[in-house]
Amino acid sequence: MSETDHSSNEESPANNDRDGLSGEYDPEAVEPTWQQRWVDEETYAYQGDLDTQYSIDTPPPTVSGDLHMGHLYGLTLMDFVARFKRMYGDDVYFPFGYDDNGIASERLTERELGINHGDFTRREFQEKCRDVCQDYEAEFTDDVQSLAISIDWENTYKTISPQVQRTSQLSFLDLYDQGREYRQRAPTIWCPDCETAISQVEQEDLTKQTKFNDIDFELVEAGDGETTQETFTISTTRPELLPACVSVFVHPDDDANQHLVGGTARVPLFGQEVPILEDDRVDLETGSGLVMCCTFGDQTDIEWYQAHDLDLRIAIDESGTMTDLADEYEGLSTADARAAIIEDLDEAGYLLESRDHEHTVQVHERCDEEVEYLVTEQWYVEILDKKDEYLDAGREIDWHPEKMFTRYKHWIEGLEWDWCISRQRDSGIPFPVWYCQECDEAITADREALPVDPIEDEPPVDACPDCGHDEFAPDKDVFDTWATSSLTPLVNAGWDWDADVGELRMEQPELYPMNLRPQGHDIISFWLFHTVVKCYEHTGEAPFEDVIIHGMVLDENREAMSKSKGNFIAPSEVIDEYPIDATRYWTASASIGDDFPYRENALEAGERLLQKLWNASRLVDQLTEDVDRSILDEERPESELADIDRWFLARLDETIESLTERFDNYEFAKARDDLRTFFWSTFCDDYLEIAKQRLSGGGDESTEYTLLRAHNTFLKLWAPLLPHVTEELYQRLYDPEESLHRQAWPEPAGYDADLAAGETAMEVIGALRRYKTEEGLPLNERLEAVDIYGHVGGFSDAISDVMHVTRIETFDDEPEVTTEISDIDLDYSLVGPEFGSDVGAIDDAIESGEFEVSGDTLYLADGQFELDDEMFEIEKSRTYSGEGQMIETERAVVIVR
RNA sequence: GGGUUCGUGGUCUAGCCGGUUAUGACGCGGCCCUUACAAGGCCGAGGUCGGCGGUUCGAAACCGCCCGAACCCA
Repeated sequence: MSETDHSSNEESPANNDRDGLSGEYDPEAVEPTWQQRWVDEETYAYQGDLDTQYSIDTPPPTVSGDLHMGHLYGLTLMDFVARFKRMYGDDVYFPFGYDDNGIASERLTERELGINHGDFTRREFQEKCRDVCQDYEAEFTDDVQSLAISIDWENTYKTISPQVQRTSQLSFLDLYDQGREYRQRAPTIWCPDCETAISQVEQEDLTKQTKFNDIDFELVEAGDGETTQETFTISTTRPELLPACVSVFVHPDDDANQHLVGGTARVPLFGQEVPILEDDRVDLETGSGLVMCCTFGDQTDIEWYQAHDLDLRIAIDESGTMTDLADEYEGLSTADARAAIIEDLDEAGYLLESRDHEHTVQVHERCDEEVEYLVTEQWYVEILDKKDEYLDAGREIDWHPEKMFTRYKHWIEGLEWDWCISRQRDSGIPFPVWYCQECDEAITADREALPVDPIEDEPPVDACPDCGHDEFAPDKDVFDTWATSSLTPLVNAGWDWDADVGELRMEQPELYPMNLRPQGHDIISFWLFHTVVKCYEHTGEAPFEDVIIHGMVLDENREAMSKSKGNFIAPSEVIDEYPIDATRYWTASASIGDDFPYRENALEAGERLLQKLWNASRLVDQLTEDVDRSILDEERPESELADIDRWFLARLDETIESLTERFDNYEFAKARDDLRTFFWSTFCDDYLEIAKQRLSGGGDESTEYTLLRAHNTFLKLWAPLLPHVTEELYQRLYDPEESLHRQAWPEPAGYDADLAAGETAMEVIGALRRYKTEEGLPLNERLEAVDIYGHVGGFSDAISDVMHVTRIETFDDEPEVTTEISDIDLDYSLVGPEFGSDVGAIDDAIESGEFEVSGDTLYLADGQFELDDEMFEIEKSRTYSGEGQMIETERAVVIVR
C-alpha cells in the first residue's frame, strides 16, 4: 500500500487506525495527492457568510507569460494569509483572475499563429486570442494548484469575458457621465510597431548607438538684425524630422547665440522658415547649444509646442512612415528616410559632421520599438484635478510595510498627464461609443446593452440628439488594460447596473472594500494607483482596507532575475527539486517589502524541518500508541497535570498568542522563526526528551495528554506555512474525515505555570548536558548526585528523569563557595541621564577598582559618585572548593557530585 | 539625472522610541550513534553593523555627504 492511499483510513477516527508513520516523509507522493483532493473536495470554497467574510483582491496574471518566481512568491504570501484567516474563523474569498485582455495576449496570438491582427475583423481576431489563451490559462491553473494556493476555483474570472467587458464599459460610462473623461486631440506617445497609443508608464529607457549629426541651418534674419553671420549649426540624432521642424531654440544663458533669438532660420532641404526662440529646457551640455524643435521628436518638443504655441507639422504617420510633408521622402520608413536625408544633406553641403553617439531613447516596454509622439484623438480620464483626494484615499489604507505609502504619495505628487485610456488595438474591450458623422457628437451605449462592440453593434439612437443626422461612426479603440485591471475589486464584488432600480449595485457588497490587496512594489503606480482612482470614483471610498506590498525575487547573488542576464530561475526547476512545503518555508522567510534573494540552502532547511516534524510526530505517535485520541475533546484541568506538563502547555499558550498576532500583522518571517524555535528547541529538544523518559516506565496520563495536545496544536500552527505535511499527519493521526485546513485555529487554554522555574530548569538541563559533553560522557550516563542552587520549583523530577540523575537536592540560597565581586554592570539608561558627562569617570572608577559597595549603594572614586541599587548590578565570580564540580548558569548554580 | 527603499560575521537575517556584552539560521571546526531524527544532539571559532563626518555622557539605530544594490520616474 502506498503512503498516499487514503482509502485505508476509512474507519472511525477514534479507533486510531494508525499503521505507524513510515521511516521517511515522502513529499513527492504526498503533495500532488493532497493538491488534487483539496481541489476535488472544494476545501477552499467561499461559503458566502456575510458576517465573517475576508476578501483578497488577487492580481490577475497575464496568461501569456509563464509562471515565474514573482508569481510563486506573491501567491504564496497571499496563501499564508488565506489559510490563516480561514482557520481563524473567517470565510475567505480567495478568487483568481486570468488577464487575457490587451496587447500582451494579442501579440502572443500573433506570434503563436504567425498572423497579423489587421488581417481579420476584430471579432475574428478576438476569437483566435481566446483560443490561444485557453491553453495558457489551463497551464496557469495547473501551476498555481501545484503550489497549493488555496484559491476557490469556483470564483475565477477572465478579464476578456463578457461579464468583465460589461463591468469595464459600465465604468467608462459612469466616469463619462460624471464628466471625468474627455476625448482630445493631443500629442500622444505612440508605438509604431504595435500601432497604438501607449501610456507614459508603458515606455521604458533603452540605450542606443546612433549618430549625432551637425547640420547647417541658413540664418534668414538674426534677432538683433545686425549680424552678418549666414548660418548656424544644430546637432540632432534624428535628421528625418527636419520636415517637421517648427522652430529653433537657444538657452537664455547661452551668450554666444543670444543674438539669434527673435530671428528666423531656413530648414535645409525642406526650406520652411522657422522662428528662433529662447527656452531654458535647451540642453547646453550636448551639441552646439542650438536645438531644433520638431512636432514631435521627444517630450520636450511637446512641451515647447504647447508653451510657445508653435505650428504643427506631421512628418511621420501612425505606422512610422514619412508623410507628404517629407516631399520626395514620402512613403519611406523613418530609418530609410534618415539615411537618405543624411546623404542628401551631405551632398548639398549642409552636413558638417556625423559622429557616433550613445543616447537614451524611449521604447515601448512590450516590443522595444522606439516610440514616436503623434497627435491623435484619445480618451483621457481626468486625474490631475483630484490628486489630493487620491492621496487621502491612499491614507485610509493600512500599508504593510508602512513605508510603501511614500512611493504612492510621490507618484501622485509627480503626475503631469491625465490618464490616456484608449488603445488602437483589436484584442481588448471596445469603447462603447459612436460618433455622429455630421457633428461628431459622442453617442454612448445603453447600460442594459453592455457589452457592446460598436464596430459590430448599432448605436442606441436612430438620429443624433444634437443635429439629427442619422449616420454614425464607431469608436474603433479599445481600453488600456489597466483601465480594466483597475476594476478587480468591483469585478469580485459583482458590481453591475441594476436596470430595475436604475443604479449601479454590487451583487456581493460584503466583499467590498476588499480586506486585502497584495502586490509587488513595482506596480504601485499602475495597478494600485489606478484601482484607487477607478474604485474611488465609482464608490467614493478606497477599494481595500489593507495592502501588503512585497519586493522582487532576486537570484542567489542578489541580482534581479532577467532573461537577458540568464540568471532566471523557473519555479518548475525548484519544484522538481524540492517539496512545495519547503519552497513555502523559504518564502515565509521574506521580510515583506524588501527584495528577496533565492536561496538554495533555505530550501534545504525547509526540507529538514519537514523531516523533523515527521520524526517528532512519529515519536509522539509511538509514545501515545494506546491512548484514545478522544481525550483531546476536553481540556484537562490544571490540577490533573504534572508541573512539567503544565509548564509546557503554558509555554504553548504563549506561543499561540504571539503567533496569532504575527500572522494577523502579516509578519510571516517572524511567525516562522518563532514557531520553528519553539517547536525545535523547546518541544523537541527539551520537552520531548523529558516526556520520553517520563513515559519510559509506563503510561502517564498527564504527559500523554500534553504530548497529544501539543502535537495536534503544532500541526495547526504549521498548517498555513506547510499545508501538505501537516494535512498528511493530521489525517493519519487525528481525523481522516476532515481537512486540517478547515479546523479552528488554536486558542490559548489559559494554563498557568511557574515559567521562571521552568526556564531555570531548562538551563540546568542544558548545563548538565554540557557537563556530560565536556566530560566525554554519553548523555544517558547516570549521575549520582546533583545539587541545584536556584529556583526550579516542581521541575526537579523532570531534570532527574531526562538527565538520569539518581539524587537531586535543591536549595534556594547560595552554595557554600567563595565569592568575590568581579565586575559592576551599570544600567546606562539610568546612569546616563543622571550623571551625563561624568559617566566616563564612573566607568574609569569601576575599571580601576575605586569603588565600594555598602548596603544598597555603590560609592565610586572616594565617594565622589553614589549610585542607587537599581542603577547597577554586581557580577560575582565563584570558586568552589568542595566535593564535585560547580557549573554556573544565568539563574542557578549546579554542583555535580 | 531625480525620487523611494535597502546595505549587519563567508551567506541570509533579528535588532520599536539612541543605552555600551548585536539575534537566529546556513556554512565552517571539534566532540557525541542518548531506544524519532547523524537531514540529529552538544560545544566552538567567526562581526570596528557599507564609508566618512556630525549630534550625544553614549550611535548598528538620529542627521548630512559619499559608495553600492533594487524599484519607480526622467
